[in-house]
Amino acid sequence: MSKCEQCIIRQFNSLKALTKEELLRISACKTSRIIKKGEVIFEEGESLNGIFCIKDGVCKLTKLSANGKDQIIKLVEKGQILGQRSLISDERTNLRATALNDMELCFIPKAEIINDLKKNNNFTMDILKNMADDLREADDVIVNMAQKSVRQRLAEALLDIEENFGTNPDGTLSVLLSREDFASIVGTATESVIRVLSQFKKEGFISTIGKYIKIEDIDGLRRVE
Amino acid sequence: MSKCEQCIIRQFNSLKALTKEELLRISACKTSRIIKKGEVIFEEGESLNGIFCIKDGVCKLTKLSANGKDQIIKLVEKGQILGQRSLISDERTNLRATALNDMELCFIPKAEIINDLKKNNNFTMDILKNMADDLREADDVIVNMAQKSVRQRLAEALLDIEENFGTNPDGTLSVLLSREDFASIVGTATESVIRVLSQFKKEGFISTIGKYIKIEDIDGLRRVE
DNA sequence: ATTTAAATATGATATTTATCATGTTTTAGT
DNA sequence: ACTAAAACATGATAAATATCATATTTAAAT
Repeated sequence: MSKCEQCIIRQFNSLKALTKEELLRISACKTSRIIKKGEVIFEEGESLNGIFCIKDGVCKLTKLSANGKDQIIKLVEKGQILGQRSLISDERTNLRATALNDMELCFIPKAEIINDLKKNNNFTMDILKNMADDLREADDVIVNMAQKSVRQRLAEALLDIEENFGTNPDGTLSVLLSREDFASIVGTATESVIRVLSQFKKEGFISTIGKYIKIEDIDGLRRVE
Repeated sequence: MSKCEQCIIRQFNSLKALTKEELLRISACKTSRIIKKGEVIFEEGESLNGIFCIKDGVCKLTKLSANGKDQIIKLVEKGQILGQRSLISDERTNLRATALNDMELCFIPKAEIINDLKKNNNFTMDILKNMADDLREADDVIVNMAQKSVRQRLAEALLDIEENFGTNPDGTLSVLLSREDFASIVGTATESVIRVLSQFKKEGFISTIGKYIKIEDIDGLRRVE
């Protein structure tokens, strides 16, 4: 089992604020998990009792709507932490996490890290800062959902994914999503996504290589009305 | 000027976690403001440099969309705190706050309270808990915006307002919102709100007394599809 | 390699919602 | 009390999006 104090991943999340002693303690009790693409990491309504540090891979956080459709709230990748809210209150998660590709996760039990939250102010402040950022992002999503067209939302989703998750060597978006996933991000029907993507292709904004999408005209996508 | 340590309002927010000494210090440097209905408390993009404790009244937090329309992200009432995020990072607010009725606010400069955030863990944890709750609520709003019809969203908005802000003695919703405000909560055109409210009236879900709305059939509204 | 299932694609149509036009009512200011 | 402005209301129509039907392509499993 690898050691937290030597793990480079923690530099990308709040665990960087922990001291060497704290890391050693956590390292001793953490467990590692391999998750295959498509597998569920945790279900909506589950008690997490700890946090997951994503060592590798990307997952989607979804919430089931009353109409039976999943809504993707956020994509989370390598370096980030899942389940921070379980540290703060005893409530259950309000989201389901599903792997979008093969993943490697470390699980740190709540009991081991909750004291750090109470004693290490740097750690707490970093968690707080992350939550504040998440909240700001959520506000933006609400406005977009409420005020923008499907076409605009899909254009922005493509731009966001390129910006936040990068591209493969051939320029295609490195996170592979199905049309249904896109529909679940944008909040529309799968057919609508397919139609708009076809339009974007005709308009020269994107191209496709197999299932992969490549952005060909960033400014064009940005100007989509 | 009234004293924080004697103010009952703080029991409803994170300031309840402060010690007597901390409260005395804050009391000495806080300033009080009266805001008239319709006035802006702070603008999107402003540096707050402190937090507002709402002593009386209700305000709306809005974000301007690219299409020029305001989106109401949240309604905030007596007892709650505005601008918590300004304590955490130096970034500017992403929202505008506008009074929905006459308000009384206390402003506490960031410089005075930032140390409490670093030293008083109860205070920090309470802020953290509030943010976690806000985030959970934001997730719900995203799903509703993405997956539900205008009719459903408006029904839920009415139910939420009754639940969170209560009613006047005659049973009407105590927070008075214009049709435009409702449109800005639901994310639709003002005319659509007017039409749906008329339908709700015909269906016996609501009645109106002047500009005030009274919910007549909670279960009916809950069942709206 | 072949079969089967899943994902993608497209057309036809229905439904929802926005927009524009116009009229009425309410509110605010003098 | 009177006038102007704002808010509310409703109809007609256009635009956006969902739904249903049905191919076609791609991926997965034996």
